[in-house]
Amino acid sequence: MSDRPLQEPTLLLLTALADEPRHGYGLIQEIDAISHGRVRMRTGTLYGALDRLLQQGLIEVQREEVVDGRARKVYALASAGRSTLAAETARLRSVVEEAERRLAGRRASAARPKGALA
Amino acid sequence: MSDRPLQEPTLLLLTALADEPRHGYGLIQEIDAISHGRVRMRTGTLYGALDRLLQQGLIEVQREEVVDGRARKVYALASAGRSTLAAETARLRSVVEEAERRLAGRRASAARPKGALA
DNA sequence: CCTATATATATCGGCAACCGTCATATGATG
DNA sequence: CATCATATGACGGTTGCCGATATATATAGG
Repeated sequence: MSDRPLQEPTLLLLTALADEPRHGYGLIQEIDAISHGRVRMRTGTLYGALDRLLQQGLIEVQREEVVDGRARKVYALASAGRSTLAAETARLRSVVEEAERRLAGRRASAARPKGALA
Repeated sequence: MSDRPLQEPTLLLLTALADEPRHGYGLIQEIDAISHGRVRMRTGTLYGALDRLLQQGLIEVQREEVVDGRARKVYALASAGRSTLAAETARLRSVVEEAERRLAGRRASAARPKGALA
């Protein structure tokens, strides 16, 4: 039950499952597409993350099938995964926007310390 | 020289330095403000990350000062840190937007696999 | 026939980042 | 004198990520 923020590979996994269920290898390809080729997820990361996410109840095995003699497990985003993804997305968005504001030179939302100096 | 994506605490650190230089303890407070109280950065995370970021040349020690008998080191965002933050921000923004699109039910940008099925 | 490539799942060991805790020190407040 | 806020720092444990490796089938090429 770690409340720790999702790391990027995990975030991409949930995102890749957000539109439709996919199997492991398909997730690798989808993440490649989402990230415009910048993230090539390794199987070591993938199956470790899938196990973890299954255990946390964020995803579930929708079905198992055999296509062209090759076995597949098809994973789907569970409702807990959907709300977690939504929450993480909102949180990340606010961090990203704050960073952009500061990079643009504008001082924003974050309160300045009370005993502030010159 | 790790090309690995920044994790959130690190991203928050750079963001907190993006408007003006700050000392360690001030960074903890600023991150608390940026995250609306949701992230209480621990000193163990802070000083480890500061050492790492210094070594990577993303931040630098601007000056050391003594205020009310307490020693401070004031850290500033280096230019490499500024461009790294900009790049990470842009990348994260695109992931966040893709996740939002999918959560909203619209299929988007990511290409569907060539040999796609029904 | 053999080999390489694409598809597909899975395990193992190592590393780096993060976190909780403890230690240290000063100044202000009660 | 104790406690809290300020302030820096070290240490050890946990965990997520990654590279490498193993297994297996289908297809294409030499």
